[in-house]
Amino acid sequence: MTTSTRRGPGRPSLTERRREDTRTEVSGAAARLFTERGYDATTVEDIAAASGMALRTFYRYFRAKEETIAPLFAAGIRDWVQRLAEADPDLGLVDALLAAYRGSVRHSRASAGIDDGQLRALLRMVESHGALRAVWLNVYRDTEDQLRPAIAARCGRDPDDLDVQLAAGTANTAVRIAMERWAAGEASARSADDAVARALKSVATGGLLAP
Amino acid sequence: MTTSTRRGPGRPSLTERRREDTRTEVSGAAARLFTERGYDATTVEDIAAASGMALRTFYRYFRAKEETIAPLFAAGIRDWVQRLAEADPDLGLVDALLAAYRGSVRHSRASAGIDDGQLRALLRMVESHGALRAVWLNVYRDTEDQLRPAIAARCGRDPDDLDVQLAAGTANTAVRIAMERWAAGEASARSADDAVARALKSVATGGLLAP
DNA sequence: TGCACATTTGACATAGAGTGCCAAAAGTAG
DNA sequence: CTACTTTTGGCACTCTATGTCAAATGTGCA
Repeated sequence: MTTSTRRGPGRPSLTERRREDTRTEVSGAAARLFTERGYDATTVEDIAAASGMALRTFYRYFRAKEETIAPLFAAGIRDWVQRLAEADPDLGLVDALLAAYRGSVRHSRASAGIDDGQLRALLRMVESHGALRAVWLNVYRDTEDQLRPAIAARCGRDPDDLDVQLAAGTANTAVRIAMERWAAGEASARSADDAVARALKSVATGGLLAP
Repeated sequence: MTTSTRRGPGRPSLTERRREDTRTEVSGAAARLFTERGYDATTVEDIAAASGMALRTFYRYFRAKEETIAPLFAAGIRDWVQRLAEADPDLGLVDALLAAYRGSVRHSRASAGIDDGQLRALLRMVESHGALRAVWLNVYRDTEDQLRPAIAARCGRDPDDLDVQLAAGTANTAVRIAMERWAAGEASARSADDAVARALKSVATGGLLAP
């Protein structure tokens, strides 16, 4: 099955990239339908039709209706984690987290084909729809596990170390909360970066929990 | 509809308490079935039958199949939050969180009719079943919001303050991670208290994130 | 006790979610 | 063009979840 196209070592194969593209397209279509006519009023058949595929095929790309929006939520975050791994090793953990985040936001969200306005609209739906909220939380829970190896490497610790896990959890939570506040706030709010930066700095000192 | 029975000001009415009891019973039956024959192999009809009620009645107590286990997860946590509100105001935030947690664990889990072994078994199922994991995360996300007023009052801040929200989020995350580690670890692990205490103390100083 | 009332429960019908199965279609290698 | 693999679509089916309405149950009051 190996194509003659040259591909880097970690680079995904052609078919895998096609698959990702399809997922991204379906995500966009689903998000549009959800925000236009509501989550419940949108059936999986609608999404499949809007994506030009049969119902059965839809379920070969997504396990469930809610999961269509997961790639939209995950887009920026995945990139964040990857950039953290590649960040300057001399940087402190918080600075590295922050630098990685700043670098990722613009680049990655654009490539996922979703703008800030749409993301906000989606995040506001999340509040009221249990299934969507679950996806949102799940994406962050997954991120937590992905952050661990990166943090462990940077601090010279084991990924299973409690402190590593907690650092991943708290940094992750800070970002999530910043995003939730950004989504809930008025349109006047600046890009999410600022909120994330403030939140990360706060948890780094223990914030209100500090002795 | 008011009964002649005297009831305290905040005390729930008789029918409300009956309702809670029923929910607890159904939760227990569901948890038993899930761990015995697996989550997917258990239909809602099975749960309803085991609880001695019709299918339609089940859905008047729980919105969805997964939610049957939410009360089991929430039992200890709710009590934790309440005890925090009642804790000695002179205590530091972390100490108060800790004291409240210690006080709640034994008392509350017993009243929910679930022991540590069952809770562990359930938590291990959570790893592999998206729907259950969603419930687990949701319970903690709810806790986050419930913690906020209590923390705000203790620190003399607004519940919408970013630092309050972050403190709630990080403390909450610490507890969740401690519980997850406790569930994943060997049976030899001591009660969850120790794990929670260590985790809370770590995040209070910023842990690995500390500058 | 018995009657009028509200609330709870159960049975039925139905739409939508999600999956197994197999055949048609499309892409690939030779 | 042919043989082969992968992807897609159609069909049937189970289960989840909800609206509707009637029967059962409980409650207040005479």
